[in-house]
Parts: sequence; structure tokens; C-alpha cells
Amino acid sequence: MLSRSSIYALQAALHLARKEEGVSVSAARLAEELGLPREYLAKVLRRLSREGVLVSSRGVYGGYRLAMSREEMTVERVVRSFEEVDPPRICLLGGHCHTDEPCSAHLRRLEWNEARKRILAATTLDDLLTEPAVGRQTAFVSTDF
Amino acid sequence: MLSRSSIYALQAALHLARKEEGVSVSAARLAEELGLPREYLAKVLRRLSREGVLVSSRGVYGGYRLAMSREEMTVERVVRSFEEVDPPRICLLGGHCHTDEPCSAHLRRLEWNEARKRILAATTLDDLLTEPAVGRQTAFVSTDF
DNA sequence: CGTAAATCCGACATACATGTCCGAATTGCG
DNA sequence: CGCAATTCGGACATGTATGTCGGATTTACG
Repeated sequence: MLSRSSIYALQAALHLARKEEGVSVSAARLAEELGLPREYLAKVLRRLSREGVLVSSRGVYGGYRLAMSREEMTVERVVRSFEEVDPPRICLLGGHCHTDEPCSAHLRRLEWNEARKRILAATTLDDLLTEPAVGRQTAFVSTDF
Repeated sequence: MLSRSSIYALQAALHLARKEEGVSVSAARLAEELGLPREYLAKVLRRLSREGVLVSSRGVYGGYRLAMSREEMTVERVVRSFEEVDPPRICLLGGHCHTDEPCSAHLRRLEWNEARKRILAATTLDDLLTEPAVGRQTAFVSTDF
């Protein structure tokens, strides 16, 4: 599961991706149109701006826009700062496990994390917006979010 | 990611699965041998007992044992009570989405959750204990935990 | 210049997961 | 019976994610 911050970030980014490029939308309007908690979303947007995912403009008619095209913007980029980069490698079998030759339960965690990261990095906002909604052949059957 | 409670539950269950069937181990000893927080693990074990995953015996020489064989005990059973059963179906595209015909971003969530649940339900403690650690062919590449 | 609309930042509040502690009940054994 | 080891349950503490609030700063426009 993704954190709520990540979900909000994705919803906002997708919303912005559907506007014409270069158009800015204020935090208040984004929150309104998406039905999200106004102040919290604002905080999330500020973070995305600091991280270079969005570009902010202050003052009247200010707001946020994507820092790059929706074809270039991956889900991983949007979500990166809200998710644990590499989760602690806990051995489920109780610590009898070297890092260079991990046990099976340990391995599964690593594989999962790699697969997850790969998929998040390979999916763009454009993919999400243009893929047919129902009954399509699935290249990414076991993805997240 | 699984919650810490789930990780602890799995570690304890795997530890018990490696003992002979019918042998009980106290919470204190489990915590000691696994290097986990004693009191918190005790609370997790109590929950597992209430849920029918473990069988508890009180008094001196009491403790916990698996409620079924390690071939029958799935990861999903162990983890069930600590994880969200069916996470809220949020549409990433902003709510313009019926439940009977969800949008693509929505669909991916459902697919992911189904795949995750299937895999957790299909893996037993015995699988984790008997699978070769390294260089095996992976039927479950994108699994969790 | 003054005002309105917006981002920015930090402080605070709340919810939930995690972790600790203590007293009560149960059980085996001398 | 009395003691020790254990589960059980609830109360409490802490940490982190989530959510709210208020004030400072920036900016467009009349």
C-alpha cells in the first residue's frame, strides 16, 4: 500500500497532467476539485515543489504545474519522497542470515521491492491517463496503487 | 509493506513451525530467541491466539504452538488480523469513477490487491522453510513480505 | 501604493501503530 | 496449599502519519 500522502500526490499530479501544459492550478482549487483536505494537500504540494516534481508560482494567479511532461513524469518520481526508499532488510527467519546469502523469506522481500520499484519507475502519468479502462490486456497485472 | 506486527507474527510463526509439532514456546523465550520487544510480541501472540492461528496454554510450562501444521498454515492466515482486509477503493483520477466500471488507475489497485492476497494465501510456512535460499527459479517473483 | 490571492513555514492537534507496565487469573509442581 | 511461571487484559507512553491553523512573504492588478 502507498501512504495517503502518496495517493494525494498522485491524484494531484494526474489532475495537473490532464490540464494543458504550463497551466497552474492553486492548492485550494485542487483540493476542491479532488475532494481532499485542503491544508494537508497544500503541504504535500509544497513538498513536491521542493523535490522538483512540481513548479510553484506565488502570488495572485499562482499555483502548481508539472515540472515536466506527463510522458516523462513517472509514478515513482511523484511518490518517491513519501515512501521508504529501501526498507530495512529484516530476516523473517530470526537473524540466522548473512546479507551475501540471504534466506528464502529474506529474498522474497528483496525481490518484491525490486519488482515494485521497477514498475513504479516504468509507469508514467500518461500511461495511466491513456490506457483503456476495462478489459485491456495487462502488462502490469500485479502493480501497486 | 507489511506492518511490524505482521512481521513479528510471521517470525514467531516460522520459529514455531521449525519446532516439533505440539511443542509450546513461551512469549518470553520467543522474544529472546528472535530478538524482538518482549511485551509487544506477547501482545501480538495473544491476538494470534484469539484469532485461532496459535493455541495457547497457560501456567507453568505454558506457551504457544501453531494451531495447524506448517503445510496448512498460510502466510495470509498469520497476517490477516494485522492487515487491512480490503483497503478503501480510492479512484486516483478524482472520483469520476463508478464502482462497476472503474478507471484504469482504480483497476490497477484492485488487480494488485487481488494478486497480493492470492500470493499470501498460496504461500505456506512450509514453503518458506523448505525452499532453497538462493538461485532457485521463482514462481512468485513479485510477492510481498 | 494598497489589496487580494496565493505559496511558504512552523506550531499545534488528532489518530493509529508501536512499545511498556502492572495486576489478575491460570497451571504445574513440590 | 503455596510458589513460580505463564497467559491475559487494560492502562499508559511514545513515535509517526495525518490533519488544522495562523502568520509571513510574494505577486498581480487597479
